Amino acid sequence: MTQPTSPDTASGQDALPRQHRQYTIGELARMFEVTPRTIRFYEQEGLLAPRREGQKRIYHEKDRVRLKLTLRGKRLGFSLGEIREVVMMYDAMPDGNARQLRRLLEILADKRANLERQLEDIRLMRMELDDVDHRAREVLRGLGHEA
Amino acid sequence: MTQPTSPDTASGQDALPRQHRQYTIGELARMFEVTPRTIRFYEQEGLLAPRREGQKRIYHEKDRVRLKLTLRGKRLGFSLGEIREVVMMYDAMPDGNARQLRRLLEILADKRANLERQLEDIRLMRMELDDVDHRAREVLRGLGHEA
DNA sequence: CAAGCACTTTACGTTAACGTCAACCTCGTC
DNA sequence: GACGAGGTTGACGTTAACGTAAAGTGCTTG
Repeated sequence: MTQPTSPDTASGQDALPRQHRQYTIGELARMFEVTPRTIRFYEQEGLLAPRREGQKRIYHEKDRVRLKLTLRGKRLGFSLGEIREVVMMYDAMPDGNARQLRRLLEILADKRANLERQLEDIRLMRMELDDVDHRAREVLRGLGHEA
Repeated sequence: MTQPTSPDTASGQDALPRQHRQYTIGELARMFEVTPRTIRFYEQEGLLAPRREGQKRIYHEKDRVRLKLTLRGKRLGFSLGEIREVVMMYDAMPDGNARQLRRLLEILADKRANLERQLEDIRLMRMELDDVDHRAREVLRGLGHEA
């Protein structure tokens, strides 16, 4: 029974301080319903940087959050490259120079514009779906009455 | 000056009844800022079925709308296959049997669920962006005051 | 009539984002 | 000490969604 542990509630068996909770790659994978391969790939792409214990990768809260953000970005159609842009600049922020920061702000504005367009797209798409739905139901009603 | 013609307002030079307006592949391409190759590809994938005049493809309103819906679907992260599912079933609706119609309703519900999750994702993503934005601005302010 | 432009088909190339082995370590445990 | 359940690194395969180049058709314009 390899059922996915909710990525937000899960904290092991005993109530750990959650800040110090550690995860193996398999645990994370189950939590988010992705494969370990995917997680390793994200690391290779510079989106994650787990610590090592010997060979094994050890993930902490920060890594979990990053993965969560990454997957959310993906669901919204961002490429891993785009996601990395934001995530990495975010980390480099504290000691970032002004040029980098302004560049970050640009990127953010860009993403936001993207989101706004998606909102509108969703609105329109919903209407289309409603429309098709209505028609389909009517045709179904028609079928019911005949023959 | 190959500037994109707005895909919604454009109706040629003289006010055509718009319902009978015809388009070449290049016109459509410019309207939606895609390449002809893309449009041909969509046809090959069963998303468009323009009439032919000799060799050349002739597109009408219906085709334009389909393309519009297709691109919107894409911006929302749907695959061409998913888009085709809905679009083709929509066309097959009038004489569709009950089983097909119920299947269509399922698919629609599915897509809608997808959209709802995206809405939530957008909400969350917005907050993240706002957060990063704030921090970046603060760091910038800091830089301004020193040195 | 040659040139240019927009269109056509065919076919191979490319990129992103993983999947899928294979071959290997390293535990706890029976 | 064999074994199974996890983990590891290559390395090659795959799919979607086009890009790109080659070679040809058809109009109309200098």
